[in-house]
Amino acid sequence: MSPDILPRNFYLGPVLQVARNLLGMRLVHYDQGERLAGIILETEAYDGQQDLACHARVGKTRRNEVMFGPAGHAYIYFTYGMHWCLNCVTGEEGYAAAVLIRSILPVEGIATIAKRRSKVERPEWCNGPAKLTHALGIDGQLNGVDLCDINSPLIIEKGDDIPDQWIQSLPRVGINSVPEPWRSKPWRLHANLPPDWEKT
DNA sequence: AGCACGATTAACT
DNA sequence: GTTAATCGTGCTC
Repeated sequence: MSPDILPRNFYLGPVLQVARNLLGMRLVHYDQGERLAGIILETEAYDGQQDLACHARVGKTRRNEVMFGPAGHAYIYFTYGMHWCLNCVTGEEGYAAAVLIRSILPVEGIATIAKRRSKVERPEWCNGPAKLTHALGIDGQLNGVDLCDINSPLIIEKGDDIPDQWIQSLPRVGINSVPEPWRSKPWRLHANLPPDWEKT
């Protein structure tokens, strides 16, 4: 039993609301039997085919088909010839929306994460979408896995609530060629934890 | 078949 | 601030 796994209905709301509620939750990868985990600190919302920054803008393809499926699954894509990025599918089946996980605070499996990210200092271990997937050993083999399944190697558990006061809304990153209004939508959510925030 | 580019990162001037 | 790394994807020919 792992009653802390977020249920599917957590992912059913509007994608921006899910992106907000994911802040403070715990991303967990069971990597060859070891628990690697981090607290989610930054997310971005991508809202369906009309959102010209969303991979679903071109319609359903082999690459993005998971986004068109049921909520609570992982959409993991390959980019720039070398990086993997992790998303959580949201909303009703057939509506292609997802939340990109952009930053986590590592809390479990620190030794393994440190080894994988030894080229950079600790604050930069997991402060980017491709940094955290590399740190946690997440890649395309996990594309489509059910984040709500007790037996899944990749899950998200309930964490601590983060007050609105600690959260900034900012424009999304890396979409400079996308037309307005999509380019400037403040759909990147960043949590600033106080220095004395408890780790576990 | 060929092409331009990407929801990025790390290293370098 | 600038740029190389490195290849799948979607589009054009």
